[in-house]
Amino acid sequence: MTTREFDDITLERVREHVWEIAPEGEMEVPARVLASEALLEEIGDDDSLQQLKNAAHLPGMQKYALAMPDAHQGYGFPVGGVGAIDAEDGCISPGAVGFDINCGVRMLRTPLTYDDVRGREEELVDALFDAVPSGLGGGGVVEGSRDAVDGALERGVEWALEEGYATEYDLKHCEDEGRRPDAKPEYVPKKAKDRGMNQMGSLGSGNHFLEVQRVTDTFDDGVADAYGLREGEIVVLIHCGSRGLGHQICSNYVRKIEQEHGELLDRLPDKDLAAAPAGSALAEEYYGAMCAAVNFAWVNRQLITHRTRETLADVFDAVDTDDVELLYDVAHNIAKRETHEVDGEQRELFVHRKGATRAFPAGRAEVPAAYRDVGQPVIIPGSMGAGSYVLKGGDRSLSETFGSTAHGAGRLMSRTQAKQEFWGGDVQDDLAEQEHIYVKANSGATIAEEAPGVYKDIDEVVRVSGDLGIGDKVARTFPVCNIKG
DNA sequence: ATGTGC
Repeated sequence: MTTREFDDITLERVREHVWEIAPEGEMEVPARVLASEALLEEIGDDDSLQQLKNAAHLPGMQKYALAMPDAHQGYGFPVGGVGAIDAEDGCISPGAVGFDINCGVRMLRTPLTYDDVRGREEELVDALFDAVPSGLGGGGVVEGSRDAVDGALERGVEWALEEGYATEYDLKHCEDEGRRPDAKPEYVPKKAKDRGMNQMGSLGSGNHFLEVQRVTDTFDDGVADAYGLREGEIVVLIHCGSRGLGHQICSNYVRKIEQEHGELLDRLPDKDLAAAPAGSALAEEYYGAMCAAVNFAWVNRQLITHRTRETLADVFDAVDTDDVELLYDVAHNIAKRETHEVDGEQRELFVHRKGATRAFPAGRAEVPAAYRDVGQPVIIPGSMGAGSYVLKGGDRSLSETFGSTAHGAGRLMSRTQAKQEFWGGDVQDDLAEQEHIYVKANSGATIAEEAPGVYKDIDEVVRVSGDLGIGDKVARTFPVCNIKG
Protein backbone atom coordinates (compact mmCIF):
# COMPACT_ATOMS: atom_id res chain seq x y z
CA MET A 1 0.00 0.00 0.00
CA THR A 2 1.41 3.37 -1.02
CA THR A 3 0.94 6.23 1.38
CA ARG A 4 2.15 9.82 1.58
CA GLU A 5 2.35 11.91 4.72
CA PHE A 6 2.25 15.66 5.16
CA ASP A 7 2.67 16.69 8.81
CA ASP A 8 0.01 14.61 10.57
CA ILE A 9 -2.11 13.93 7.47
CA THR A 10 -1.82 10.53 5.79
CA LEU A 11 -3.02 9.88 2.26
CA GLU A 12 -3.49 6.40 0.92
CA ARG A 13 -3.14 5.79 -2.82
CA VAL A 14 -6.43 4.31 -4.09
CA ARG A 15 -5.24 4.07 -7.70
CA GLU A 16 -3.32 6.26 -10.11
CA HIS A 17 -3.93 9.96 -9.28
CA VAL A 18 -6.44 9.15 -6.52
CA TRP A 19 -5.40 9.75 -2.88
CA GLU A 20 -7.68 9.31 0.10
CA ILE A 21 -7.65 10.64 3.65
CA ALA A 22 -9.60 8.24 5.88
CA PRO A 23 -12.38 9.70 8.04
CA GLU A 24 -11.42 10.46 11.62
CA GLY A 25 -13.09 12.38 14.43
CA GLU A 26 -16.28 14.02 13.21
CA MET A 27 -15.54 13.78 9.47
CA GLU A 28 -18.74 12.78 7.63
CA VAL A 29 -16.88 11.22 4.71
CA PRO A 30 -13.30 10.59 3.55
CA ALA A 31 -11.39 13.30 1.66
CA ARG A 32 -9.95 12.64 -1.78
CA VAL A 33 -7.19 14.41 -3.66
CA LEU A 34 -6.99 13.85 -7.41
CA ALA A 35 -3.38 14.50 -8.33
CA SER A 36 -0.17 13.07 -9.72
CA GLU A 37 2.60 12.53 -7.18
CA ALA A 38 4.29 15.74 -8.35
CA LEU A 39 1.10 17.81 -7.94
CA LEU A 40 0.35 16.17 -4.58
CA GLU A 41 3.74 17.36 -3.30
CA GLU A 42 2.75 20.93 -4.21
CA ILE A 43 -0.76 20.60 -2.78
CA GLY A 44 0.71 19.23 0.47
CA ASP A 45 2.94 22.29 0.74
CA ASP A 46 0.22 24.65 1.98
CA ASP A 47 -2.84 24.26 4.22
CA SER A 48 -5.16 22.81 1.59
CA LEU A 49 -5.11 19.20 2.87
CA GLN A 50 -6.16 20.31 6.35
CA GLN A 51 -8.85 22.50 4.77
CA LEU A 52 -10.09 19.51 2.78
CA LYS A 53 -10.34 17.43 5.96
CA ASN A 54 -12.23 20.29 7.58
CA ALA A 55 -14.60 20.45 4.60
CA ALA A 56 -15.39 16.75 5.08
CA HIS A 57 -17.06 17.76 8.39
CA LEU A 58 -19.85 19.69 6.61
CA PRO A 59 -23.13 17.90 7.47
CA GLY A 60 -24.61 16.00 4.54
CA MET A 61 -21.40 15.83 2.51
CA GLN A 62 -21.75 12.96 0.01
CA LYS A 63 -19.11 10.33 -0.87
CA TYR A 64 -15.99 12.42 -0.26
CA ALA A 65 -14.74 15.98 -0.06
CA LEU A 66 -12.73 16.42 -3.24
CA ALA A 67 -9.63 18.36 -4.26
CA MET A 68 -8.91 18.79 -7.97
CA PRO A 69 -5.31 18.55 -9.31
CA ASP A 70 -4.87 22.34 -9.15
CA ALA A 71 -5.96 22.67 -5.50
CA HIS A 72 -4.45 25.25 -3.16
CA GLN A 73 -5.30 26.94 0.10
CA GLY A 74 -8.38 29.17 0.18
CA TYR A 75 -10.74 30.85 2.65
CA GLY A 76 -11.99 27.94 4.78
CA PHE A 77 -12.57 25.57 1.88
CA PRO A 78 -9.69 24.89 -0.55
CA VAL A 79 -9.64 26.47 -4.00
CA GLY A 80 -9.90 23.55 -6.41
CA GLY A 81 -12.41 21.97 -4.02
CA VAL A 82 -15.68 20.19 -4.77
CA GLY A 83 -18.24 19.41 -2.07
CA ALA A 84 -21.56 17.76 -2.96
CA ILE A 85 -23.88 18.24 0.00
CA ASP A 86 -27.40 16.89 0.44
CA ALA A 87 -29.88 19.65 -0.41
CA GLU A 88 -32.58 18.27 1.93
CA ASP A 89 -30.66 17.19 5.04
CA GLY A 90 -27.30 18.92 4.53
CA CYS A 91 -26.24 22.53 4.30
CA ILE A 92 -24.89 25.27 2.07
CA SER A 93 -21.63 27.09 2.83
CA PRO A 94 -20.67 30.46 1.31
CA GLY A 95 -17.00 29.73 2.03
CA ALA A 96 -17.28 26.65 -0.20
CA VAL A 97 -18.40 28.85 -3.10
CA GLY A 98 -15.86 31.60 -2.60
CA PHE A 99 -15.94 35.35 -2.22
CA ASP A 100 -15.93 35.99 -5.94
CA ILE A 101 -19.25 34.35 -6.83
CA ASN A 102 -19.21 33.07 -10.43
CA CYS A 103 -15.66 34.02 -11.01
CA GLY A 104 -15.34 32.24 -14.34
CA VAL A 105 -14.15 32.35 -17.93
CA ARG A 106 -15.54 32.62 -21.40
CA MET A 107 -13.87 32.09 -24.74
CA LEU A 108 -14.67 34.05 -27.89
CA ARG A 109 -13.78 32.89 -31.40
CA THR A 110 -12.65 35.50 -33.92
CA PRO A 111 -12.18 35.33 -37.71
CA LEU A 112 -8.55 36.42 -37.21
CA THR A 113 -5.45 34.25 -37.59
CA TYR A 114 -2.14 34.76 -35.80
CA ASP A 115 -0.72 36.15 -39.05
CA ASP A 116 -3.32 38.95 -38.95
CA VAL A 117 -2.25 39.96 -35.45
CA ARG A 118 1.53 39.49 -35.60
CA GLY A 119 3.34 42.82 -35.53
CA ARG A 120 0.23 44.61 -34.25
CA GLU A 121 0.19 43.17 -30.74
CA GLU A 122 1.10 46.42 -29.00
CA GLU A 123 -1.56 48.39 -30.88
CA LEU A 124 -4.10 45.71 -29.95
CA VAL A 125 -3.12 45.48 -26.28
CA ASP A 126 -3.27 49.28 -25.96
CA ALA A 127 -6.72 49.41 -27.59
CA LEU A 128 -8.11 46.68 -25.35
CA PHE A 129 -6.55 48.20 -22.24
CA ASP A 130 -8.19 51.56 -23.04
CA ALA A 131 -11.55 49.99 -23.89
CA VAL A 132 -12.06 47.49 -21.07
CA PRO A 133 -12.19 48.90 -17.52
CA SER A 134 -9.85 47.11 -15.14
CA GLY A 135 -8.32 47.43 -11.70
CA LEU A 136 -9.86 48.02 -8.32
CA GLY A 137 -12.73 50.42 -7.83
CA GLY A 138 -15.44 51.73 -10.06
CA GLY A 139 -16.24 52.37 -13.69
CA GLY A 140 -17.68 49.81 -16.06
CA VAL A 141 -18.66 49.36 -19.71
CA VAL A 142 -22.15 50.72 -18.98
CA GLU A 143 -23.26 53.43 -16.62
CA GLY A 144 -24.93 51.48 -13.86
CA SER A 145 -28.33 52.23 -12.40
CA ARG A 146 -30.56 50.54 -9.87
CA ASP A 147 -32.71 49.16 -12.72
CA ALA A 148 -29.69 47.85 -14.61
CA VAL A 149 -28.37 46.02 -11.54
CA ASP A 150 -31.81 44.54 -10.78
CA GLY A 151 -32.23 43.44 -14.40
CA ALA A 152 -28.81 41.77 -14.43
CA LEU A 153 -29.42 40.06 -11.07
CA GLU A 154 -32.86 38.77 -12.08
CA ARG A 155 -32.41 37.88 -15.74
CA GLY A 156 -28.66 37.64 -16.41
CA VAL A 157 -27.66 37.59 -20.07
CA GLU A 158 -31.34 37.90 -21.07
CA TRP A 159 -31.16 41.40 -19.63
CA ALA A 160 -28.03 42.06 -21.70
CA LEU A 161 -29.87 40.83 -24.82
CA GLU A 162 -32.78 43.21 -24.16
CA GLU A 163 -30.33 46.07 -23.74
CA GLY A 164 -28.44 45.33 -26.97
CA TYR A 165 -25.25 43.89 -25.43
CA ALA A 166 -25.78 40.27 -26.40
CA THR A 167 -27.10 38.05 -29.17
CA GLU A 168 -29.40 35.02 -29.08
CA TYR A 169 -26.32 33.00 -30.04
CA ASP A 170 -24.54 34.23 -26.90
CA LEU A 171 -27.38 32.94 -24.71
CA LYS A 172 -27.30 29.52 -26.33
CA HIS A 173 -23.56 29.21 -25.74
CA CYS A 174 -23.35 30.14 -22.07
CA GLU A 175 -23.66 27.85 -19.06
CA ASP A 176 -27.35 27.86 -18.06
CA GLU A 177 -28.00 30.20 -21.01
CA GLY A 178 -26.60 32.95 -18.81
CA ARG A 179 -29.49 32.87 -16.37
CA ARG A 180 -29.97 31.05 -13.08
CA PRO A 181 -33.72 30.78 -12.61
CA ASP A 182 -33.24 30.40 -8.84
CA ALA A 183 -31.97 33.99 -8.53
CA LYS A 184 -33.65 36.03 -5.80
CA PRO A 185 -32.45 39.64 -6.13
CA GLU A 186 -34.55 40.59 -3.09
CA TYR A 187 -32.01 38.73 -0.92
CA VAL A 188 -29.05 40.69 -2.31
CA PRO A 189 -28.11 43.30 0.33
CA LYS A 190 -28.52 46.92 -0.75
CA LYS A 191 -24.85 47.53 -0.06
CA ALA A 192 -23.91 44.79 -2.54
CA LYS A 193 -26.13 46.32 -5.22
CA ASP A 194 -24.58 49.73 -4.58
CA ARG A 195 -21.09 48.31 -5.04
CA GLY A 196 -22.11 46.52 -8.24
CA MET A 197 -23.78 49.59 -9.71
CA ASN A 198 -20.63 51.18 -11.11
CA GLN A 199 -18.78 47.93 -11.81
CA MET A 200 -20.97 46.58 -14.62
CA GLY A 201 -18.52 45.48 -17.28
CA SER A 202 -15.15 45.62 -15.52
CA LEU A 203 -12.36 43.10 -15.08
CA GLY A 204 -11.30 43.89 -11.54
CA SER A 205 -7.87 42.94 -10.25
CA GLY A 206 -5.85 39.97 -9.03
CA ASN A 207 -5.85 37.03 -11.41
CA HIS A 208 -8.56 38.50 -13.62
CA PHE A 209 -7.62 39.29 -17.19
CA LEU A 210 -8.60 39.51 -20.82
CA GLU A 211 -6.21 37.59 -23.04
CA VAL A 212 -5.92 37.33 -26.81
CA GLN A 213 -4.64 33.86 -27.65
CA ARG A 214 -3.78 31.73 -30.67
CA VAL A 215 -4.84 28.11 -30.95
CA THR A 216 -1.61 26.11 -31.12
CA ASP A 217 -2.94 22.54 -31.00
CA THR A 218 -6.14 20.60 -31.43
CA PHE A 219 -6.21 17.07 -30.04
CA ASP A 220 -9.61 15.72 -30.91
CA ASP A 221 -10.58 16.95 -34.36
CA GLY A 222 -14.21 15.89 -34.17
CA VAL A 223 -14.80 17.80 -30.94
CA ALA A 224 -12.51 20.71 -31.93
CA ASP A 225 -14.72 21.06 -35.02
CA ALA A 226 -17.86 21.01 -32.89
CA TYR A 227 -16.31 23.78 -30.75
CA GLY A 228 -15.21 25.69 -33.88
CA LEU A 229 -11.51 25.64 -32.96
CA ARG A 230 -8.73 25.43 -35.56
CA GLU A 231 -4.97 25.75 -35.21
CA GLY A 232 -3.61 29.23 -35.95
CA GLU A 233 -6.87 31.02 -35.21
CA ILE A 234 -7.23 33.80 -32.66
CA VAL A 235 -9.52 33.48 -29.65
CA VAL A 236 -10.15 35.76 -26.67
CA LEU A 237 -10.38 34.58 -23.07
CA ILE A 238 -12.19 36.72 -20.49
CA HIS A 239 -11.65 35.85 -16.82
CA CYS A 240 -13.53 37.82 -14.17
CA GLY A 241 -16.34 37.55 -11.64
CA SER A 242 -18.99 39.47 -9.77
CA ARG A 243 -16.66 42.17 -8.38
CA GLY A 244 -17.64 43.92 -5.15
CA LEU A 245 -21.25 42.73 -5.46
CA GLY A 246 -20.44 39.04 -4.99
CA HIS A 247 -17.88 39.82 -2.32
CA GLN A 248 -20.42 41.80 -0.31
CA ILE A 249 -23.01 39.00 -0.56
CA CYS A 250 -20.49 36.44 0.66
CA SER A 251 -19.28 38.48 3.63
CA ASN A 252 -22.81 39.51 4.68
CA TYR A 253 -24.12 35.94 4.65
CA VAL A 254 -21.04 34.44 6.33
CA ARG A 255 -21.61 36.86 9.20
CA LYS A 256 -25.36 36.22 9.41
CA ILE A 257 -24.91 32.45 9.26
CA GLU A 258 -22.25 32.53 11.98
CA GLN A 259 -24.65 34.47 14.20
CA GLU A 260 -27.77 32.38 13.55
CA HIS A 261 -26.40 28.87 13.17
CA GLY A 262 -23.89 28.60 15.98
CA GLU A 263 -24.93 25.00 16.71
CA LEU A 264 -23.79 23.93 13.23
CA LEU A 265 -20.68 26.12 13.49
CA ASP A 266 -19.67 24.31 16.68
CA ARG A 267 -19.47 21.04 14.73
CA LEU A 268 -17.00 22.52 12.22
CA PRO A 269 -13.24 22.75 12.80
CA ASP A 270 -12.97 26.13 11.04
CA LYS A 271 -15.48 28.96 11.43
CA ASP A 272 -14.71 30.08 7.86
CA LEU A 273 -16.76 27.06 6.72
CA ALA A 274 -19.90 28.55 8.34
CA ALA A 275 -22.90 26.85 6.76
CA ALA A 276 -26.68 27.29 6.80
CA PRO A 277 -28.70 24.10 7.32
CA ALA A 278 -30.67 23.03 4.23
CA GLY A 279 -34.24 24.29 4.48
CA SER A 280 -33.40 27.16 6.85
CA ALA A 281 -34.36 30.71 5.88
CA LEU A 282 -30.72 31.72 5.57
CA ALA A 283 -29.94 28.78 3.28
CA GLU A 284 -32.73 29.88 0.93
CA GLU A 285 -31.71 33.53 1.14
CA TYR A 286 -28.02 32.90 0.53
CA TYR A 287 -28.77 30.51 -2.33
CA GLY A 288 -31.11 33.05 -3.99
CA ALA A 289 -28.65 35.91 -3.53
CA MET A 290 -25.72 33.77 -4.73
CA CYS A 291 -27.64 32.77 -7.88
CA ALA A 292 -28.40 36.45 -8.53
CA ALA A 293 -24.67 37.23 -8.24
CA VAL A 294 -24.03 34.39 -10.71
CA ASN A 295 -26.27 36.22 -13.18
CA PHE A 296 -24.50 39.50 -12.47
CA ALA A 297 -21.12 37.93 -13.24
CA TRP A 298 -22.39 36.52 -16.53
CA VAL A 299 -23.60 40.01 -17.45
CA ASN A 300 -20.20 41.36 -16.45
CA ARG A 301 -18.44 39.02 -18.88
CA GLN A 302 -21.11 39.77 -21.51
CA LEU A 303 -20.55 43.53 -21.30
CA ILE A 304 -16.80 43.01 -21.63
CA THR A 305 -17.54 40.78 -24.64
CA HIS A 306 -19.56 43.59 -26.18
CA ARG A 307 -16.70 46.05 -25.72
CA THR A 308 -14.18 43.51 -27.02
CA ARG A 309 -16.23 43.04 -30.19
CA GLU A 310 -16.25 46.81 -30.79
CA THR A 311 -12.52 47.04 -30.17
CA LEU A 312 -11.59 44.18 -32.50
CA ALA A 313 -13.82 45.68 -35.21
CA ASP A 314 -12.09 49.05 -34.72
CA VAL A 315 -8.58 47.67 -34.88
CA PHE A 316 -9.01 45.13 -37.70
CA ASP A 317 -10.73 46.11 -40.97
CA ALA A 318 -11.61 42.49 -41.62
CA VAL A 319 -13.59 42.06 -38.38
CA ASP A 320 -17.26 42.90 -37.83
CA THR A 321 -18.72 42.72 -34.35
CA ASP A 322 -20.98 39.83 -35.48
CA ASP A 323 -17.92 37.75 -36.41
CA VAL A 324 -16.82 37.40 -32.79
CA GLU A 325 -18.73 34.41 -31.41
CA LEU A 326 -19.05 33.05 -27.90
CA LEU A 327 -17.72 29.49 -27.71
CA TYR A 328 -18.81 28.97 -24.09
CA ASP A 329 -18.81 30.52 -20.64
CA VAL A 330 -18.20 28.51 -17.47
CA ALA A 331 -18.44 29.32 -13.77
CA HIS A 332 -15.47 28.48 -11.55
CA ASN A 333 -16.99 29.54 -8.19
CA ILE A 334 -20.57 28.43 -7.69
CA ALA A 335 -22.97 26.14 -5.83
CA LYS A 336 -25.82 24.56 -7.75
CA ARG A 337 -28.73 22.29 -7.06
CA GLU A 338 -27.99 19.25 -9.21
CA THR A 339 -29.21 15.66 -9.24
CA HIS A 340 -26.54 12.98 -8.95
CA GLU A 341 -26.53 9.27 -8.33
CA VAL A 342 -25.34 8.34 -4.85
CA ASP A 343 -25.46 4.72 -3.63
CA GLY A 344 -27.71 3.78 -6.54
CA GLU A 345 -30.31 6.49 -6.00
CA GLN A 346 -30.82 9.94 -7.47
CA ARG A 347 -30.18 12.64 -4.89
CA GLU A 348 -30.72 16.39 -4.94
CA LEU A 349 -27.43 18.03 -3.96
CA PHE A 350 -25.87 21.43 -3.49
CA VAL A 351 -22.73 20.86 -5.57
CA HIS A 352 -20.20 23.43 -4.34
CA ARG A 353 -17.46 24.07 -6.89
CA LYS A 354 -14.86 26.50 -5.63
CA GLY A 355 -12.11 26.90 -8.18
CA ALA A 356 -13.51 23.92 -10.06
CA THR A 357 -15.33 23.63 -13.36
CA ARG A 358 -18.47 21.72 -14.17
CA ALA A 359 -17.41 19.06 -16.70
CA PHE A 360 -20.59 17.29 -17.80
CA PRO A 361 -20.17 14.63 -20.48
CA ALA A 362 -22.24 14.10 -23.62
CA GLY A 363 -25.92 13.48 -22.99
CA ARG A 364 -26.43 15.33 -19.72
CA ALA A 365 -29.46 17.62 -20.01
CA GLU A 366 -27.68 20.73 -18.69
CA VAL A 367 -25.17 20.68 -21.59
CA PRO A 368 -26.36 23.15 -24.25
CA ALA A 369 -27.90 21.61 -27.38
CA ALA A 370 -24.96 22.73 -29.52
CA TYR A 371 -22.60 20.52 -27.50
CA ARG A 372 -24.86 17.83 -26.06
CA ASP A 373 -23.54 15.14 -28.40
CA VAL A 374 -19.88 15.73 -27.52
CA GLY A 375 -19.89 17.01 -23.93
CA GLN A 376 -19.62 20.53 -22.54
CA PRO A 377 -16.59 22.73 -23.21
CA VAL A 378 -14.42 23.15 -20.10
CA ILE A 379 -12.23 26.23 -20.25
CA ILE A 380 -9.09 26.15 -18.10
CA PRO A 381 -6.79 29.16 -18.13
CA GLY A 382 -3.10 28.77 -17.44
CA SER A 383 -0.78 31.59 -16.46
CA MET A 384 -0.10 34.53 -18.78
CA GLY A 385 3.08 32.82 -19.92
CA ALA A 386 1.73 29.32 -20.43
CA GLY A 387 -1.52 29.38 -22.35
CA SER A 388 -4.77 27.62 -21.68
CA TYR A 389 -6.81 24.55 -22.52
CA VAL A 390 -10.25 23.75 -23.76
CA LEU A 391 -11.36 20.33 -22.55
CA LYS A 392 -14.58 18.43 -22.99
CA GLY A 393 -16.50 17.04 -20.04
CA GLY A 394 -15.25 13.50 -19.35
CA ASP A 395 -17.29 10.31 -19.25
CA ARG A 396 -16.07 9.48 -15.73
CA SER A 397 -16.75 12.92 -14.25
CA LEU A 398 -20.25 12.02 -13.02
CA SER A 399 -19.06 8.96 -11.09
CA GLU A 400 -15.76 10.43 -9.82
CA THR A 401 -16.29 14.15 -9.17
CA PHE A 402 -20.02 14.98 -9.36
CA GLY A 403 -19.29 16.21 -12.88
CA SER A 404 -16.29 18.44 -12.18
CA THR A 405 -12.66 19.00 -13.04
CA ALA A 406 -9.89 21.57 -12.41
CA HIS A 407 -10.20 25.28 -13.16
CA GLY A 408 -6.66 26.44 -13.81
CA ALA A 409 -3.02 26.01 -13.00
CA GLY A 410 -3.41 26.79 -9.29
CA ARG A 411 -1.06 29.01 -7.33
CA LEU A 412 2.28 27.78 -6.03
CA MET A 413 2.93 30.68 -3.67
CA SER A 414 1.18 33.56 -1.96
CA ARG A 415 0.90 36.99 -3.53
CA THR A 416 3.23 38.36 -0.86
CA GLN A 417 5.87 35.77 -1.69
CA ALA A 418 5.39 36.37 -5.44
CA LYS A 419 6.23 40.05 -5.01
CA GLN A 420 9.45 39.12 -3.24
CA GLU A 421 10.45 36.72 -6.02
CA PHE A 422 9.48 38.76 -9.09
CA TRP A 423 9.57 42.35 -10.37
CA GLY A 424 6.59 43.22 -12.60
CA GLY A 425 8.52 45.25 -15.17
CA ASP A 426 11.08 42.46 -15.64
CA VAL A 427 8.34 39.84 -16.06
CA GLN A 428 6.64 42.05 -18.65
CA ASP A 429 9.90 42.62 -20.60
CA ASP A 430 10.87 38.94 -20.55
CA LEU A 431 7.46 37.84 -21.84
CA ALA A 432 7.59 40.35 -24.71
CA GLU A 433 11.20 39.63 -25.71
CA GLN A 434 11.29 35.88 -25.23
CA GLU A 435 7.71 34.77 -25.88
CA HIS A 436 6.17 37.62 -27.95
CA ILE A 437 3.49 37.97 -25.27
CA TYR A 438 2.43 41.56 -24.65
CA VAL A 439 1.07 42.29 -21.17
CA LYS A 440 -0.42 45.57 -19.96
CA ALA A 441 -1.59 46.10 -16.39
CA ASN A 442 -2.56 48.91 -14.04
CA SER A 443 0.22 48.01 -11.64
CA GLY A 444 3.54 46.21 -11.76
CA ALA A 445 2.65 44.52 -8.49
CA THR A 446 -0.22 42.70 -10.21
CA ILE A 447 2.12 41.39 -12.91
CA ALA A 448 4.55 40.14 -10.23
CA GLU A 449 1.71 38.46 -8.30
CA GLU A 450 0.58 36.73 -11.49
CA ALA A 451 4.02 35.92 -12.96
CA PRO A 452 4.11 32.58 -14.79
CA GLY A 453 6.48 31.26 -12.11
CA VAL A 454 3.86 31.51 -9.33
CA TYR A 455 1.65 28.89 -10.99
CA LYS A 456 1.68 25.12 -11.18
CA ASP A 457 2.25 23.34 -14.49
CA ILE A 458 -1.03 23.60 -16.44
CA ASP A 459 0.03 20.73 -18.75
CA GLU A 460 0.36 18.44 -15.73
CA VAL A 461 -3.04 19.49 -14.33
CA VAL A 462 -4.70 18.76 -17.68
CA ARG A 463 -2.85 15.48 -18.09
CA VAL A 464 -4.21 14.24 -14.75
CA SER A 465 -7.73 15.36 -15.68
CA GLY A 466 -7.49 13.36 -18.91
CA ASP A 467 -5.98 10.28 -17.24
CA LEU A 468 -8.85 10.28 -14.75
CA GLY A 469 -11.41 10.63 -17.55
CA ILE A 470 -13.06 13.67 -15.92
CA GLY A 471 -12.07 16.20 -18.62
CA ASP A 472 -10.30 15.44 -21.92
CA LYS A 473 -8.22 17.92 -23.86
CA VAL A 474 -9.61 19.32 -27.10
CA ALA A 475 -7.37 22.31 -27.82
CA ARG A 476 -4.45 24.26 -26.40
CA THR A 477 -3.88 27.98 -26.77
CA PHE A 478 -0.89 30.29 -26.25
CA PRO A 479 -1.05 33.96 -25.18
CA VAL A 480 -0.64 36.80 -27.68
CA CYS A 481 -1.51 39.76 -25.46
CA ASN A 482 -3.02 40.18 -22.03
CA ILE A 483 -4.64 43.03 -20.10
CA LYS A 484 -5.23 42.85 -16.35
CA GLY A 485 -5.97 44.92 -13.27
C1' DA B 1 -11.27 37.75 -4.78
C1' DT B 2 -12.11 42.83 -2.27
C1' DG B 3 -13.83 50.63 -1.96
C1' DT B 4 -6.86 45.13 0.55
C1' DG B 5 -8.43 45.49 8.72
C1' DC B 6 -12.49 44.90 12.72
